[in-house]
Amino acid sequence: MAVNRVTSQDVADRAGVSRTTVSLVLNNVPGIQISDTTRQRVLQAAEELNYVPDAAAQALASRQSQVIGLVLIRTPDQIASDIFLTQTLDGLIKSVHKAGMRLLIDIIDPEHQEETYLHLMRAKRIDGIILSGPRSNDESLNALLDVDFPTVLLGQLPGSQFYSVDVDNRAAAHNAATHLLNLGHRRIACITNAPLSYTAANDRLSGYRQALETAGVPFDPPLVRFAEFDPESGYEQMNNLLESGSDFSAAFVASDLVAYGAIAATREHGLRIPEDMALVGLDDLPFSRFISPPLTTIRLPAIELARIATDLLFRLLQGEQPEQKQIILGTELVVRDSCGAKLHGYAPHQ
Amino acid sequence: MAVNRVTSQDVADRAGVSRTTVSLVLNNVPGIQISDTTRQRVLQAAEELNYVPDAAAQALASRQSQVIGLVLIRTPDQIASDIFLTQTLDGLIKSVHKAGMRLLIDIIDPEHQEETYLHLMRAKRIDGIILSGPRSNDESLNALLDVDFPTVLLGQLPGSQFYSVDVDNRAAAHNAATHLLNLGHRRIACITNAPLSYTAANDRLSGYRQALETAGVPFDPPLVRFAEFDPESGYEQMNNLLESGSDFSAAFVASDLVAYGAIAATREHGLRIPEDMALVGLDDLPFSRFISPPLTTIRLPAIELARIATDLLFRLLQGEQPEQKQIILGTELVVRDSCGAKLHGYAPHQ
DNA sequence: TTGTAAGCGTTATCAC
DNA sequence: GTGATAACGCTTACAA
Repeated sequence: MAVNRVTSQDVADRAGVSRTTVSLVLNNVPGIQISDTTRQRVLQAAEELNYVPDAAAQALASRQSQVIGLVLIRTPDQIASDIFLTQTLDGLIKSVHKAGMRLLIDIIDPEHQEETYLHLMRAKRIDGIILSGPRSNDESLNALLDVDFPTVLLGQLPGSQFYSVDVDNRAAAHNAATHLLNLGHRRIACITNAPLSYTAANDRLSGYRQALETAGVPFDPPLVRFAEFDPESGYEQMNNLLESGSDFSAAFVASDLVAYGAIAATREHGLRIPEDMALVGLDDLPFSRFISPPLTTIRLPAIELARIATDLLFRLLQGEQPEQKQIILGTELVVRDSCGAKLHGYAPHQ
Repeated sequence: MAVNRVTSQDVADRAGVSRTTVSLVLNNVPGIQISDTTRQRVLQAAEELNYVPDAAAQALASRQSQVIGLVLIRTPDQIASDIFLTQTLDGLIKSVHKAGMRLLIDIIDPEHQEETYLHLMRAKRIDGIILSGPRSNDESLNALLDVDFPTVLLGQLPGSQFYSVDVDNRAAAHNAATHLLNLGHRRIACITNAPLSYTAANDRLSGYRQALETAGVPFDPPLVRFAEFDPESGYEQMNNLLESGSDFSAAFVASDLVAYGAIAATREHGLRIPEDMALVGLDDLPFSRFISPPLTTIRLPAIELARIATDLLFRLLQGEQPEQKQIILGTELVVRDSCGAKLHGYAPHQ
């Protein structure tokens, strides 16, 4: 592999200066005076030689890898259909690039190898970490806190000292349920997005309960089912619900993906949405307005979430210590056709 | 940040040996003789100190970063709803981990900064690259070839010397169209997944044409429309088709995602699928069996694709030069309800 | 304003 | 079998 091994020495030689000067110029070190002519000479030499500093050498000397780690804690099955991830990724990479950094991505199974991200840190492979889907039973997390490693959680860990960015799950669910209540529904089923050990799932369920309470509608446990992220589980739980003999006229499904499955189940039971049952989801995935019927749901600001998380991380990397440790983003009800509110045609520009 | 800065020297001290020995033991250097007792001592010392080698130092000295780059060439809009990506990611990370390596991910806009991945290579930040969505007008690619940088394309670049792994797009489309032809359809519209400058789109269109030809059905250009990856474009193109006055009883939509939009358009025109129009997609996204109607489509082996690509890359990294440069994976027709072939109920285990 | 020289924490090449 | 010692290519005091 005949790589053109251009080093800073080569640049220095060509520009007729020392390596130091090259480094100073190229890194644009502030508070240093370099004559404009040498600066130009160096820049030009680097340009001509197509010089790119060796990342490893740079990292070793500067103690900064210029890489941030995105660690996703999920089971493999969850990944494959996780669109929320692609949206996050999009936002993340843009911000990271803007800061001249790179993104290392890692997926770790919650069951095993929780240590993985500590390894990344200890090897100094990453300067900071964005952790998505943190679990409270993850002991390794403390190690991050102990050494004060720049960390931002995507999601929440109630009571922890971590910086975190999340969506207001409780309000989102409250909003969804309230929409159904406002339409006159009183028997409203709920299918969670995940088991309650996930804070997001728990919060969504309690948002739903709160909404019922506020409206003076009694909470009826048999009307609640627990899905597990994917449409399949939504399909099963809705079937289960329909076959349980419980009586309900609407359902709040705490994840669009799960809702897709639930809708399929409903259809198979010969029920029409929204005529026979109103349904509202949560996420507003890019396809949710194309399915049948176009899904009324709660929009989560995925890209903004990612942007804010990276911005926060960069501040940490620069040594700042922002006051606010937890950032909670608002959500928004998107009314489409699955509750019967808006039956007249599909709105492509919504 | 009080990081426990454990170096190999510390391990050496504790084990009462030299750094060299530590390196030899920890890296399990083959063909070297080390007494079992010292080996144990070193291992134990490392364990006790929680020693993790510094990635930068290791990379600098060994000239290997142990990181492979996944570079996605797409526009930002394409990313957000790209489920195929999540599936790929899943497969990729598993393989990469198995090899004890890491994954650096990068998205680059085809319009700009095509040089980005060269930068990664020149900075020696990555040992090899998996390039998804290569474009033939990308000059930078040659630089990879020139220096013989370990590269595997996810997708194809006809006539190039790159190693590549792809799905048999032509056969997939041929298969889809043939299914419709077998059901008796003769006027079959086609909405591509993307503009024809994308080889995949081009291949899919020509698979469709071929199928028609084989069946003795004339190819009718007005029946073809070009979408751009997302449901939105599918919606528009199907509208366009329906309003063009062209006569057709079936449609082959070369991407499930695009098909979702096309179905929405059809629905709005008061047409039922499959009763009024048969439709077959291509991709078999995880939701395609939950939408209404469950979509007949062609399954693409996303995870296997990723697995094979990484395996191939690892062979390149080890200096092998596999004979076969282009690997093409087969696809499979998945019959569901959108062509009317199987109207009796939904099959969750399909 | 620029150059000298000492790290950074490994791996790799030799001797012993 | 094991240990000095020299790279690896850069940053950064400290001098000049």
